[in-house]
Amino acid sequence: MEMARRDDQRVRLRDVAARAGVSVGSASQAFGRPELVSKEVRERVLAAAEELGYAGPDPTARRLRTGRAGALGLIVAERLGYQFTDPASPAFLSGVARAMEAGPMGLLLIPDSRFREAAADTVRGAAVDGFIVYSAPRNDPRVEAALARRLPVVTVDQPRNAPTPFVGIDDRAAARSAAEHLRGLGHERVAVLSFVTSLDRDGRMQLDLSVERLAGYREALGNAWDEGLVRTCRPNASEPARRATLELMRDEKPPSAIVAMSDVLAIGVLQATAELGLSVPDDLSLVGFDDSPAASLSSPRLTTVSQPHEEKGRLAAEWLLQAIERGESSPTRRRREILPTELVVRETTAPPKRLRS
Amino acid sequence: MEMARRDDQRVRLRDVAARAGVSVGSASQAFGRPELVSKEVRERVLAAAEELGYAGPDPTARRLRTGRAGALGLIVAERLGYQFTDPASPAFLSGVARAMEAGPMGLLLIPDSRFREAAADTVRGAAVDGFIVYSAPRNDPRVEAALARRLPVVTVDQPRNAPTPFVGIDDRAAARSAAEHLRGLGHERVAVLSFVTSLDRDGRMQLDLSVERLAGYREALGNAWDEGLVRTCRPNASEPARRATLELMRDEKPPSAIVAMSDVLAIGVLQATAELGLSVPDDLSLVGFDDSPAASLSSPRLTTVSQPHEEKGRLAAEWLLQAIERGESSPTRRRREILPTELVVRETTAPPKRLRS
DNA sequence: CACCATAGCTGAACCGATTCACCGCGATCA
DNA sequence: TGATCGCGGTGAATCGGTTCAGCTATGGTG
Repeated sequence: MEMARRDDQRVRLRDVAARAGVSVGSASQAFGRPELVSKEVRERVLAAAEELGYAGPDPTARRLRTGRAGALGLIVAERLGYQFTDPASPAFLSGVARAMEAGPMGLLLIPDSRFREAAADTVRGAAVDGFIVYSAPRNDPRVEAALARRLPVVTVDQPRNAPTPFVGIDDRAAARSAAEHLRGLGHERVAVLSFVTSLDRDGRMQLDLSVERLAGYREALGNAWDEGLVRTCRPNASEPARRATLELMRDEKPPSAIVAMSDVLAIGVLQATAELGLSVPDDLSLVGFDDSPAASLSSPRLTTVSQPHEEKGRLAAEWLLQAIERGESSPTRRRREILPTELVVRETTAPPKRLRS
Repeated sequence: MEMARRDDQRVRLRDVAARAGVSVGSASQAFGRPELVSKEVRERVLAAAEELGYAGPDPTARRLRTGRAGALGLIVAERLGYQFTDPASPAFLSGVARAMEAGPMGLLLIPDSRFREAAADTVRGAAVDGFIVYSAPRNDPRVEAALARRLPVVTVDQPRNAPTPFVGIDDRAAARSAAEHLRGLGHERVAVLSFVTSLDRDGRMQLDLSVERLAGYREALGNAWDEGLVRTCRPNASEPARRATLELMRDEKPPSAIVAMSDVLAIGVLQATAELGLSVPDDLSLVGFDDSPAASLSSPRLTTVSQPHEEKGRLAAEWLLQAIERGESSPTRRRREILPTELVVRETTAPPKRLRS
């Protein structure tokens, strides 16, 4: 017997309508606006759907007609594979999700890719009503693609010069507060663990965030600033920080304190000091950045700069949702919100040895 | 002068075609299959698009016609707000992302919601080519909704009885290995920190995973098992575990060891012991579950059961992608893959005091 | 020079819904 | 009883593309 290989013919609304003996129009109403049809028709339609195994109107078709995609696009910084190594992202995501709980919207993650143009294609082809750009480098083609879509866009953290509403923190001031704390304790040789701050062809920095924080550290450190004590860690993970610290501390004139651009990096520092048998904060003071969960779990507990990751997400999503609601066709209003940060002093900072009797 | 308030009329392909002086057909080809049109037409079309500010074919329309949504739906266990408190999720997500890097697909996150039916609606309305169900409770309406869509579905971890391909671990055996380790060290009073294992109306457990692990602990503990030493922590976070531990250790006959269903819970135990001035593992042994990054960062470093979160994600996404590729219209093949786990012994386990001289 | 293959373009059908102008009909009212 | 009202239902237009059968030059071949 020959297999009936035919394509199983997906059930469409018109099939359901036929079976129920009503027009497609009525069938559509039965699903989408039940109050517009009589109870009897509604039941007949639903019954017919049941019998035919019809799971409801096709989302794609519905969307074409109604003009709403029912999803937000989230352009995240790194390739997704690495994205969630930094605990800041989950917190941010939480905030976004919280703002979206109200309606039945989905969240479309758009990670970076090895092939940046391919990632930009994903953006061009994404069925969404708007984008959140989360901490993307200045020249990310995905951002351009998102802008070109003429949909509402909200930028978070980076790039700072995006022609869209913006949510972020004052990275420079936040970094300054970290370094000032160390200066205040009397440290005069302070090393810096930085993210990448690569240059594009025009010689401009691509990662505003790193640049800003670096500037903040420098401003606060004043004459304690030493270019030779700056180390770039790549990627943002504990291992590179560990290695950098090992190197720094084996120098003949090691720093008495380290400021790190993330808690993840700071954890790496702690690993290194443990290996070297150094005591924190007795032999070395340390300030992180982010106040991630790990910061209060480490021992000693990390002194760090706390920033409102979740609030960022909540605000960005809220703005975007509003813009969509209002039917804005492109990024228009240029709202800007700089959220507060706070230095959280825990157990990894103390005056340098020589100042203690 | 009256404002030209008209709706700014989005540019459509036909406008571009008109401007370029070609048919819509050709214009479409110029974007989608450039090799089919002459170089000249292609350039004219692209130029016209540029002038009109046309960002490319509307994704929704394209999809309706082509029948591919270009996205995977990921049904995640908790409300997104809480999802990422457990580091297992990021790792899983990494795996999914890695498998998806090949093509230009998006990942649509479908979190749970306060209102379960609303969440199910999101599933019904999601423009995706298939679903990954990640650790959902047995009676989650979102899962039913996903199944009803007649799209390929792959289940991870839970529900174990889903009529779809399945990726998971042997939770029972994994739990057993943790408890056996403690038994082997000589512990005879072992407390258990569990997830929720609520019952539905029929009295069946909803969370296979917790049930399985619980069973595994019990099997291995044998006569060291004491129902009175089982504590349910809700949610899966360090705080409930901390409280439970405080309570357990203040009992007149405290346990000499604790097994926890997650590292997050285990961290809570460490916090409690620190407060109480107890030493781990001298006063109390502890085994976690997951081998999350925190496990090797805590001090003392956590003994725990390691499981391949990332591999789970990779495999699930790979299978799903294949099914979509093959154009399967519903969950058919019943592949099942049980991935290996491993007990990682670090610093939180030792023989109980009385056995040491 | 007749014939045919080929490249490149056109136009219409189609994807699967939603929406809305219009209509029939029984109930209500003066 | 004739005019009016409104409920409930119909069917066609529409959303914005993709695809493909068929047509038209164009160039090559014997």
